[in-house]
Amino acid sequence: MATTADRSSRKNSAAAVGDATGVESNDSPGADSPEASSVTDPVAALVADGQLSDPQSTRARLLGCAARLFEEKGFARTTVRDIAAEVGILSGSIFHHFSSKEEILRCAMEEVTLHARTLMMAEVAARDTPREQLRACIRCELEAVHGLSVPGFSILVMEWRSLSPDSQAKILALRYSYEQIWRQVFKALNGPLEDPALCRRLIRGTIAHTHNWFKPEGRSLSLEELTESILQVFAPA
Amino acid sequence: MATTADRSSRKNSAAAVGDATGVESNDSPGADSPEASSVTDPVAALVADGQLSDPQSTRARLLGCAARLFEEKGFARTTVRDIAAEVGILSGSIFHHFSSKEEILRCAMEEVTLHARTLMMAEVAARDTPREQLRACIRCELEAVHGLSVPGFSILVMEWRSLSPDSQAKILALRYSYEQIWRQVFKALNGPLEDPALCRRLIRGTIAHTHNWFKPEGRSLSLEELTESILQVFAPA
DNA sequence: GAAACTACCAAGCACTTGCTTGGTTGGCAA
DNA sequence: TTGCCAACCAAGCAAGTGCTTGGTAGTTTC
Repeated sequence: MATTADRSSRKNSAAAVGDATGVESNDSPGADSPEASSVTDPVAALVADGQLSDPQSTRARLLGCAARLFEEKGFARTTVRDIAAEVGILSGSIFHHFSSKEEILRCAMEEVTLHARTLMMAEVAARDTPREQLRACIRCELEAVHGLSVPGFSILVMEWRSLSPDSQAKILALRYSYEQIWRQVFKALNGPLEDPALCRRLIRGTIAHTHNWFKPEGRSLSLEELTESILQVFAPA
Repeated sequence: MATTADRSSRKNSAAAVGDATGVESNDSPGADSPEASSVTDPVAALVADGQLSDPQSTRARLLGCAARLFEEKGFARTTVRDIAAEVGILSGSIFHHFSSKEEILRCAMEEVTLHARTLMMAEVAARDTPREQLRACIRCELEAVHGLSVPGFSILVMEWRSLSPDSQAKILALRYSYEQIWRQVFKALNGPLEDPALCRRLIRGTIAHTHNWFKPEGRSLSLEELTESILQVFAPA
C-alpha cells in the first residue's frame, strides 16, 4: 500500500528532527487537538524514538486493532482474519508484518506497556505528595483499563496466559519499570500495609477487575468517584 | 444414565433419613477422612438434594475435570478431547451427557457457585462480629480461588466472557445469593467505604487476581497472612 | 534502466475443532 | 428369554484455524 509507506516516511523524517508538533496525537483517534500534540508530548517522543510504531503505519494499525479485538473477544476467539479485515488487508498479509499470531499479542503488549508507563510517569512526576501520586496512578490505570487512554491495556492481565513462557518473560521485564512506579509510590506512602509490592498486587486486581463491571459512561458512578473510592481504601485519609 | 441414577438414589435414601456418614466427602478427592463427612456436612446435603451431582458419577467427574482444565488452560484452549481423555472416555461420548461444550462450562459454573456459597454461608453463620465474618469470607474465597476447597472456582471470573448471554444470565441469578452474603457483611461493617456493593466489587478483583501471583504452597506469604492483609485493607482495625 | 525490495493478494494446505451418526455392550425389568 | 435403555465406542464430517506459497504492482537504489 503506497499510502502507508508514504505517510510513515513523512512522519519519521518530521519526528527525527525533533518536530513533535508534526505528529498527531494517537490518544484521541479522530482529532488533531492542539493540546494533545504539545511540545513535550511523551508519547510522541516514544514514536520519534522508534520505541512505539508510527500510529498511521500498517503495523501500528494491526497492533491497535488486534489489541482491541483481543480485549473484546479474547485472544483465542479472535482470528487473524478478524484482525486483517479490521485493517483492510487479507489474512495472509499479516504474516509479512508478524511471524505468528502470538507475536502480534506480544508486540501489542509491549506497545501498550510502554505507552501506559510513559503516561503514568509523566502524571506521577507532576505531583508532590505520595497520596496525590497514588491518586494519579489509580486514575491513569483506570483510564487505561477502560480504553480512554491506552486502547487494549487490559489484555496485559486478561490474556497473560495466552502468551508463551518466553514471551511472558520478555513482557515481564518490560513491565517491571511500570510496576516499579507503583511500588515506589506505595513505599513513600503510609498505607494500611507495610509491603509495597503486596499493596500493588492487591490494587492491581481491584483496578483490573473494574473492566468487568464499571462503565465510564455510566451515570451512577463516575471515574473520579471510583478513583476516590479506591484511593480511600488503599490510602485512608 | 443407569449408573448415575442408581448411585444418586442410593445416596438420596441414605441422606433422607439423616445418615450423612454414608456420603463420601468431595472436598478431598482421594480420602474418606471422617472429619469431612461430619453429621452436618452442608455440601453432602447438596448432593443428597440433587443440587450437586454425585461426585462419583461420570457427569460430576466430567464437570470436575472440565472446570480444572478451564482454569488451567482457559475454555477456548481446552478441547472436548482433553476433557474426555481426563475422564477416560472418547470425546463423542461427552455429548451423551451435555449438549455442547458451552453447557459443560455453564454446568460447571453452577456447581462451583452452589458449592462455594454453601461453604461460605456455613462459615459466616459460625461467626459473630462483622469483621470476623469478613475474614471468613476472604478466607473462603481465597481457598476457593486457589483450588483448596472448590476446584475450578476461578473460572467464574476468568471465563465469564466464554459464556453466552443466556448462560450468563442464569449464572448471574445463581451468583446473586453468593454476592448477597458479601454485601450484607460489608453493610454491617464500618469500612472505609459506604457502599457495600462497591466494597464487594473492589475486594472481588483483589481476591480473584491473587490467582495470578499467589502460591498457597509458597513460603514467603501464607494464606493466613494474605487473608489478614486483605482484611486490613478493607476493614482497618 | 535493471535489480532489489516492500507490501500486499489469491489460493489453498495441513491441521484442529465441536459435534454427529450408527452401532455395540451390559445391566435391568417384565 | 425378550425387550429396553443408558452409556459408551469408532469413525468421520463440516467448518474453521494459523500459516505458506507463488506471484504482482509499485517504489527505491545503484
